[in-house]
Amino acid sequence: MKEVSCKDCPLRTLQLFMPHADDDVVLIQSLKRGQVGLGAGQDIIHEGQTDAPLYTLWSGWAFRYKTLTDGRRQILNFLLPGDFIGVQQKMSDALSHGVQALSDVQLCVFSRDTLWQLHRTMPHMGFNLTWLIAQEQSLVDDGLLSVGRRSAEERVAVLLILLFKRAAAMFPDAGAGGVPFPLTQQHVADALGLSLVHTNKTLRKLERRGLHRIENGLLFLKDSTALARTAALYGDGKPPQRPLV
Amino acid sequence: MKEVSCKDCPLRTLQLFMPHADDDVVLIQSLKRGQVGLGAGQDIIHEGQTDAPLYTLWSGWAFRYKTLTDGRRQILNFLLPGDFIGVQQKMSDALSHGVQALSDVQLCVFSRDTLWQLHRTMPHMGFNLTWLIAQEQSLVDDGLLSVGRRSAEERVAVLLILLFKRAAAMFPDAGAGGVPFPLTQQHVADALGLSLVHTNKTLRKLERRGLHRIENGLLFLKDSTALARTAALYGDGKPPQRPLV
DNA sequence: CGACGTGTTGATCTCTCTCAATTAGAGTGG
DNA sequence: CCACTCTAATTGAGAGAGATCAACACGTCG
Repeated sequence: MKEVSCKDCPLRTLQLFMPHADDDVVLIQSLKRGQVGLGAGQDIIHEGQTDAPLYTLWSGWAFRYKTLTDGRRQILNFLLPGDFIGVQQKMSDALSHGVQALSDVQLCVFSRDTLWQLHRTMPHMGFNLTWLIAQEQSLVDDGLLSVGRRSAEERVAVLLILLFKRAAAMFPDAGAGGVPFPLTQQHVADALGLSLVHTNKTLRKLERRGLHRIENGLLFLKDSTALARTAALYGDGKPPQRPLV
Repeated sequence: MKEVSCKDCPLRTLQLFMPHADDDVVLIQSLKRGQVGLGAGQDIIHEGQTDAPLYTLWSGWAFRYKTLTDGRRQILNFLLPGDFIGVQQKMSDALSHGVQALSDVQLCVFSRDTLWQLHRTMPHMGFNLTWLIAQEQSLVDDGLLSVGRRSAEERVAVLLILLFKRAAAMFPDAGAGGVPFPLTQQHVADALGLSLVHTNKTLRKLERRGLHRIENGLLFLKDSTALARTAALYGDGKPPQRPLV
């Protein structure tokens, strides 16, 4: 994958992201140190790593997770293009969670003090950063609500709806109503706090009921109103336009 | 409760908080709009509220929560003195969670654009703010790990240890090894994603086993090593020194 | 071809929930 | 001072959602 200049970053064309002043883009570009690619399943940052750089995800999917010593794993949230990786780590000594590539990914690498430079030289960018972190926290909040208080069926429905919306915003040109869905059932289980077997049974139940279909790594919501009904949703789930870096 | 000037804020004397330059304190003071007190159980911010000001908690306990339409409630995390209330709301249109006073509380009220002023005029304060939000997220991450992957016994043990540590840092002069513990079992249940009844039974089991004791609103860890063993803890759980506002 | 990862399904087990009832303390009004 | 009410804690019994165990199907890949 050849280097892409921030000015020409294809992400900027998406409706999802706020437009930027040219100055901002130049600054971001100046802080960028390079670009790396990783394969699906590889760790971008290990749990407890102390010296990780700052990344942004610019293509592919990833997820943040924690594992207990006996191997039980909880996925905290999923990351899509435009998301930061490793902000939390810059803030304290060690990162208390790992980040793993879900699909093949491309990452932009930033220098260690990028966060501080951003705050110092362009306060509104620092402000955006705060916004982004708050936004990510809101996703984790939702996850906690699901895992703590929703039934298995509701959890699965909520996850499908949420990921569909995020993916649809990221791939507006997705044809025939299907969006990329690179998760295995193990990922779903680990995100929802369920066992693999029960996740499978729940997924099949919803599918047999005609609510959705997953095929060839694509997710189709066949009856999104029925899905929303079984989801016991919270708000309207519509995400506001967000800043990109 | 009479007004307290930021310069004389008793929180600043705590080991827990980083020392501040005088300039910073003056700025904070200039942004402060007043002070209010609320009784235990009252909502500081309602779910979905759009016009809430920004608060900091300066005495007492509070918690962030979400409820589903049918009344199921999930507590996201607990707030102690020094914590922000309502940052997430400033960032998007509506706050997707509520904040409720757990004990009687005193709050400092800040103007709407405080966050931006902080970023604009004192970048390092904005940076601190980012740090604080990232820190709070880390707490929610831990909660999600607990609720998703730990047994009831483990969850209770983890919560007791965590709250004990936070409270102990806040009340370093607590006598005889007990720290304030204003939670009812309903709060514990809602934080851990358990039913009230099962929370009670688990709590009693640990107590009968001699791991802890809760009495008159005070929490004692009688055997913290055994407690840590049953907790399936993640890291050492030691929090770094943090910025105050 | 065999090994492996992923998905699928059935049978059992168990942790946690729900329902129900009791106790204790704090407050309130007569 | 005493009934009355309310909230929080407690305990037992039965029910159920989800976990665990075990097999098998299917595709990919060396």
